[in-house]
Amino acid sequence: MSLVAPTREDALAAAQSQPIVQVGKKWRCTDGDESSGNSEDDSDEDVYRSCGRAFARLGDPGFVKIFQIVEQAINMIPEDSEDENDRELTERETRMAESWAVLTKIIPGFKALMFDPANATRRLWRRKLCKSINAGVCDARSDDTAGLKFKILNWLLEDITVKLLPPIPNDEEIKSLRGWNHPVTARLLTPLDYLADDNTYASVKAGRVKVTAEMWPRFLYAEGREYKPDDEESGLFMGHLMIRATKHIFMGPSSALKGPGYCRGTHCNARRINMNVITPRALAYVAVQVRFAISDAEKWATVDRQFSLAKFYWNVVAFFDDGEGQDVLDFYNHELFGETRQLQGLSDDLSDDPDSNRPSASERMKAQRAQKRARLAAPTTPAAPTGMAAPSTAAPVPGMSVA
DNA sequence: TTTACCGTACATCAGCACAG
DNA sequence: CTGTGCTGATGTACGGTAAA
Repeated sequence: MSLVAPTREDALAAAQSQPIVQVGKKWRCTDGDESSGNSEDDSDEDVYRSCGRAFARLGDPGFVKIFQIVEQAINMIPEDSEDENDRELTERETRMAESWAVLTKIIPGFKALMFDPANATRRLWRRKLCKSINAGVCDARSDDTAGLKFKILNWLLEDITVKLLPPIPNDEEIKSLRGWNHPVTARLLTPLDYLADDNTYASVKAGRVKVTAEMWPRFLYAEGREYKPDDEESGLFMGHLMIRATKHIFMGPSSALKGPGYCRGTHCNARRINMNVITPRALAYVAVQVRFAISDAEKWATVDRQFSLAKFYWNVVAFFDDGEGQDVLDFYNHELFGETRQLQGLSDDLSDDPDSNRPSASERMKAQRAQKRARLAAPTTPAAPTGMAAPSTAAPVPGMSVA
């Protein structure tokens, strides 16, 4: 393992030819020697911790432990097997297999290392290594949570010149003014098919109304979008909070309110993790971060009241299964990377063929998509969705950019 | 022991002044 | 006008600490 020059050009050039990860302020080039496992364990831990940071944003923010992902991969997918889909995987196993695919892309040589027969019995060693990755996952998630915690208050309203009423102080540590306790955040949390009024908020707080991850919250949708039972898809993921938070996390906090492609400096997260296109999991990560940030939950937890962040995450990921939602990804790619982005990196479709047990949100969406296709296939084309900036299937919607 | 949070160190860039 | 160097701003990684 050797150091390479830390300049942007060198790093990017190196990235074209060989795997490279940034460890702290240093750039490390992994040349395969790491698999020998005979050198500095501490620096290896740093490498894995750093990779864990990338994995939080691209793979899984900690809903499944790395060790489980690795053990499943080792136990279920023989290294030399061409056919990895011999037996049907459960939904959970499928997601873990996808996570494994992301992990092996982020950490060059990781797959070979794990499948090396010499390491087959080193379970404790694997556990330690996975712990390092896990630590990185927690670091990144925690950093993003902390970063969004106050910044997001400035973007709650689509029009940032309008004052938030009642105000939430920018230095208010306690989040009790958010969530269902504030009309603006409560409205953003309210499922689209629920009336966003005080009555609903009170009912949710009292537990009379359950808001679960099967319901798409309003913040996912473009402002002003109204509920249509037969079309929950148009305008989905076009919410201003989603767009701003995605930019905040991947292009840096100063990019949140800027136009497409803006990135101050060269060391934004997207570049650090070599991300050139948005992925469904990256978008799902943003969604759970936003959900947590506007809730009144003080500590990161996978469940807030009846709302499971984990389930929400996987529902968002499932939305993009089978290559669906490409128009949404195109839109975000344009917002993040502008016109000059390069199509490379971790953009590969990591979703396997999903089978039966889809969450209900996804099932609804699929049914609606089928209906929509049927309508489009009909001889007379119906009118386009009214008003809202529902992206067409043809092209991104540059005009959707927030000011 | 694990996790979340916070403060600090470090890398990088943009803007500016200045010399040639 | 162009190149160079300095400085402040920005953003992330990481170590330390407290709490669960």
